Amino acid sequence: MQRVTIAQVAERAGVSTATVSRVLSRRGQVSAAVERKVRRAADDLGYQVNVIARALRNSRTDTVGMVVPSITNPFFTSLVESVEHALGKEGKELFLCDARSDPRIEARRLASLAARNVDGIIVSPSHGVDSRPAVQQTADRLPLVQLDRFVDGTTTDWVGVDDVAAMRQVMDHLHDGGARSAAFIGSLMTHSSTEQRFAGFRRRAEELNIEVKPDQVLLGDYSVEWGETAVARLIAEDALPDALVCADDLIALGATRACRARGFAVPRQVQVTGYDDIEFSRLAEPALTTVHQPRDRIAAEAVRLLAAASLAKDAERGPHARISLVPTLVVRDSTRAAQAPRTPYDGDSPRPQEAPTDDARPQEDPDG
Amino acid sequence: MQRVTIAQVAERAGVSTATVSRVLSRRGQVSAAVERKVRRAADDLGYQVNVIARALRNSRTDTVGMVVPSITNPFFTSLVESVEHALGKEGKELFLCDARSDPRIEARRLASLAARNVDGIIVSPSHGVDSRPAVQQTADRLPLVQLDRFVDGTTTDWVGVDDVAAMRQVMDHLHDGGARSAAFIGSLMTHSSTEQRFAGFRRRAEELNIEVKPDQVLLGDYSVEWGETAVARLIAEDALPDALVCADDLIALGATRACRARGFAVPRQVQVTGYDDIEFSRLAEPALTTVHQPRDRIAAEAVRLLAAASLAKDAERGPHARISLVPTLVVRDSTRAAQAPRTPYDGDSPRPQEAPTDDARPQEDPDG
DNA sequence: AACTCAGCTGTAATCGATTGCATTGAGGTG
DNA sequence: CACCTCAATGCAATCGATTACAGCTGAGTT
Repeated sequence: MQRVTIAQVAERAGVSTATVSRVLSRRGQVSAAVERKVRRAADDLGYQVNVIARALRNSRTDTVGMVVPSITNPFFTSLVESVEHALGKEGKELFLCDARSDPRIEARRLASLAARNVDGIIVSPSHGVDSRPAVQQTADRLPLVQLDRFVDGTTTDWVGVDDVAAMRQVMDHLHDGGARSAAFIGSLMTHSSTEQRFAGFRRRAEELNIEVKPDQVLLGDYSVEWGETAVARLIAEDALPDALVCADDLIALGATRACRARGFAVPRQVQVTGYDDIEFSRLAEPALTTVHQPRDRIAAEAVRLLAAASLAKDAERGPHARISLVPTLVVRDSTRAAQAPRTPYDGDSPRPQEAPTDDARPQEDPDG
Repeated sequence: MQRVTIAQVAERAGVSTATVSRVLSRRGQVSAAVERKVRRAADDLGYQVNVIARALRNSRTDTVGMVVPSITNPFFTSLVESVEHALGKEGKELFLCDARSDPRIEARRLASLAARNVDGIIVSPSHGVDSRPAVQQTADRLPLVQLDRFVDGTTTDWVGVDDVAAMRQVMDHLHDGGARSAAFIGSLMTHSSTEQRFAGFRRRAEELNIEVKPDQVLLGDYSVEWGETAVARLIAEDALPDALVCADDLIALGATRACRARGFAVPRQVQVTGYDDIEFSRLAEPALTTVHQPRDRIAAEAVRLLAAASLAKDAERGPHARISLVPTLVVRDSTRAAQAPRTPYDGDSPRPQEAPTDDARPQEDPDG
C-alpha cells in the first residue's frame, strides 16, 4: 500500500535524493543526461510526490480552506464553485467546510484548517458577532478573506457586493411598478448581509416615500420556510403591502409560494423580490426578480487578495482591503416593470448596470 | 506566524518531547504530576498539534476525500452534507472536490487526494466508462467507496439505491393515474444511474403495457435546460405522451416548465416524475412527484464501509460490498394519484415503503 | 603549470510528531 | 544486602521531501 518515495527513484536512477528532488521540482541545475535518467526512473516507478512530506518541509500546502454557513444554500454552492475555479488556475486546491450556521462549529473548522497548514482561508461568517473571536484569531495567524458577509469589528480583507446600492435599484424598480408600501423579510440582524440590505431598503424607501410599517419588518433566517411563515403572518394581520422585499432568494421563493397559496397574485397584487440570483429563482413561478451577484468576480478578487497576503507573509501586511462590487438587478416576472424593458440575464459577465472595473478597486481601510 | 511546537511545550514543562507527545495523544503511561505540568504548559502556550507532521509520521490524516460530478447539483450537495455529518461523528474531516463532470478533472482530483494521504475516498463517478482507470487505480491504493453512480467493471464497494425497484414504483403510480404511454428523459447512458433507471422504466412499462415509442427515449444531461429542450422536441414532433419519466429532478423541473409554457397542463394532460427529491422539487409549481433517496442512510453506510476497509488495511480485503437501499416514492402534484392517498414526506427517516434494514445488508460480490 | 570559477552532484540537517528501546529509580523479595 | 520488577521518562530514529553547504570536475585564464 505504501507508495514510491524519492529515495527509490534516486536508487533506480543511480543518483542522490537531492538530485531527484531538484529535477522533479525544477529547481537548481541538473545536467540534461541526469535529468532524463531521473524522469525515466520516476515514470517507471510511477512516482508521485508525498504532499504531506513536502508540506511539512515547506510549510506550504497549495491548499486554501473555505468555510460557508451552509453548503445546501445554492448561493454559497455557486460561490464555492467559482472559488474552486479561480483557485484551479493557480494550481491550488480547495478544502471546503460547512459550519451549519453555528459559530461554534465554524470555530472548530477554522482551527482545523489552520492546523492543516492551509495557505489561506476564505470564510463567509455564520454570525455577525459571535463569529468574531474565531475569525479574528485565525486571521492573526494566516491570510484570511471574508466573503459576502463579514464580522463586525474584525480587521481582515473582505470581498462582497454593495448591498445598499443594490437595494436602491430594487426599490426604484418596485416604485416604478407602482409600489407605495413595502415589507422587508430577512434573517435576524446577526448577519451583515441582512443588516446592509435592510439599511439600503429603509433608506431608499424613505426617499421614495414608500410606506414601511414597523411590523412589516420580519426577521427570521435564510430559508424557504421562513419566507412562508413571514407572509402567513402578514396576511393573518391583514398587513400585506404592495411589495415584499426579501433578503435572499430562498425567502423570496417561500414568500411567493405563500402569497399564491392564499390567493394573492404575484406580481399583480403583490410584487416580490429576492437577492442572490440562484438558479431556481429563474425557474420559479413566476420567475423571480432578484439581484445578481457577480460570483466569478467576487471569487477572483478573493483569490487575488489571498495570494497577495501570502506573499507579504509576516512582513507587516498593508492595510486590509474592502472590495465592494456593484451587483445587477435582474428583472423577471415577480415584479411589475413599468416601462423598464425586461432584461433576461443569467451569466456572470460584466453588464451595463454593473460598475466598471475601476469602481471596484480595493478601498484602503484605515484600521487595517 | 509559526506555531508552537511540541519541543517548546516540552521545554516549558521541563520534560522531553516524548513525554509531551504521550500526554497529548493519551498513549503510554505518564505520572499524574507530569501530566498536569505538560497540560498546563500546552495550554499556556496555546499549543495545537501540527496535523501535517502527525500525518507524515502516522500516515493517517483523519480526512476523507469526496469527489462529486457537480457541486451545484442539489442532490450531490445534500449528499455531501450527509456525508460530512456522518464523518463528523467519527472525528474525521471531509475534503470535497468537484469534477465538473469531466473524467480528466476527476482523475486529477483523485490523484491529488491520494497524494494528500486521505484515509479513504468517496466518489460518485462522472462517467460510467471513462472514469474507470482513475477510479480503479485509486481503489487499488486506498479504501474507496462509490456512491450513487458506479463505474462499469470496477471492483470497489458501492452504496446507492435500487433504481429498478424505484422505477417500478414510479411506473405503477403513473399507471394508476391513467398513463398508457410514456417517454423517458435522461442523461446519456454514460452514467450508471440513467442506465439503471432506464432499465427499470422499460421493464415495468412493458409489464404494464405502457407504450414507449423509440423516439420517446431522450438522452442528454442532468440539467434543467435539457429537460426543456427534450420536451420542446417531443411537442414539435407531436409526440407528447401521457407521462414524462425523468431521470432526475432537474430534468423534471425543466420538462414541467416547458410543458406549461406551451400550454400543456401538468398533471391533467401530462404527468411528470423526477428522481432524487431535491428541495426545490417540493417548491415547484406543481410540486414534483419524485423518488426520495435516503441520503443520510447512504452516507452512513459509505462511511461505515470506509472505516471497515481502513481497518482491514493491506490484509487482503474481503470481497467488496454492494449496498443497495430501496428509495421511497414521494407523491406530490405533478402526477394524478388514482386512489393512492397523498403521502407528504420530506425527511430522511425510514418509511414503510423503504426496505427494512435487513434487506440492505452488503451483498457479497463474487469478483471482489 | 597553477589557479579560478562555474556547473553539477552529494551529504546531511531540517520540518514536527511519534515510538521502539534504553535508562532510571523506587519498591519488593529472598 | 544483592537482585529483580515495573512504571516513568528520555534518547534518537523515523516518516519523505527540500535545501544549505561542501566537494568535485573540467574548462578557461594568466
